[in-house]
Amino acid sequence: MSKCGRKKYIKTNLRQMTMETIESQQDGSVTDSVAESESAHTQTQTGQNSVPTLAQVATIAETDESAESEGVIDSHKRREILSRRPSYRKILNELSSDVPGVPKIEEEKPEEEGTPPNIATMAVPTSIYQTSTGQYNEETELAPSHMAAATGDMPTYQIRAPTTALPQGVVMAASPGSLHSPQQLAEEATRKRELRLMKNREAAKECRRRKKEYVKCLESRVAVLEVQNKKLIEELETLKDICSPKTD
DNA sequence: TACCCGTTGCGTCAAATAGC
DNA sequence: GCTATTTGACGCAACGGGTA
Repeated sequence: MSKCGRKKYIKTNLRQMTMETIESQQDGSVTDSVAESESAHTQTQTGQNSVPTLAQVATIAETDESAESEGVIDSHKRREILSRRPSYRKILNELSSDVPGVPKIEEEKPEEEGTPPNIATMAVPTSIYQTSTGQYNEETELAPSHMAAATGDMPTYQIRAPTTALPQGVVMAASPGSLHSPQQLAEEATRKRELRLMKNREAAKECRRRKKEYVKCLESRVAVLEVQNKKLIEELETLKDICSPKTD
């Protein structure tokens, strides 16, 4: 695996591993799933977006191995097993409803709503830069939310949409009825493509931001749980000492 | 100093999902 | 059913740290 591929592999599986952990926690079962999931994830690198169960993973792994050896990929079969994972926002919000103290990822709000009075805008300046395709992007502005995680003091961030819906140079497309020549049609297609690329560019940025926030949230939750775990262990030791007096 | 390696972020495509 | 949105995957560039 290339270094780039390995990095992506790790990133890709982070959420999947976390989801399995969350699921197992919600089931009330304590699983030592790290080794299992690691091996499972290694085998589920099929490029599909999924949260398969371990049993499914095993099936997939078998399928993949046999498929590789035979050179046949039964994509339909795999798609029956694999389904797309819910979005980061959804996962985090579900997590927050189950676990108090886990901040929700804020929904994107229209500009006119403005900044809530008790939210100080973070010093992330709005900047416009030109992309490789010659288009202009406007950096989003982040503002830390006051609803920090109750347990981890981790700030959440609200995303604010750029002040302009369309960047400079992007002209709204004319109605199809007003187009005449093939050249105009081509221009229209180009405009549509550029608009689509621009939207997707922004969406990708937003998606990455949510992903980072999601990872941060998980990390803070890990820290909190580690502290809780440590405290419980200490408490257990104390109780042990009390209940079993020394015999010397 | 040049080179290598790992990390990070970006733009884009494609596919899945959400929403109407 | 169609369109918009979301996100995994890929390739690329930039950057920093380590090393010969």
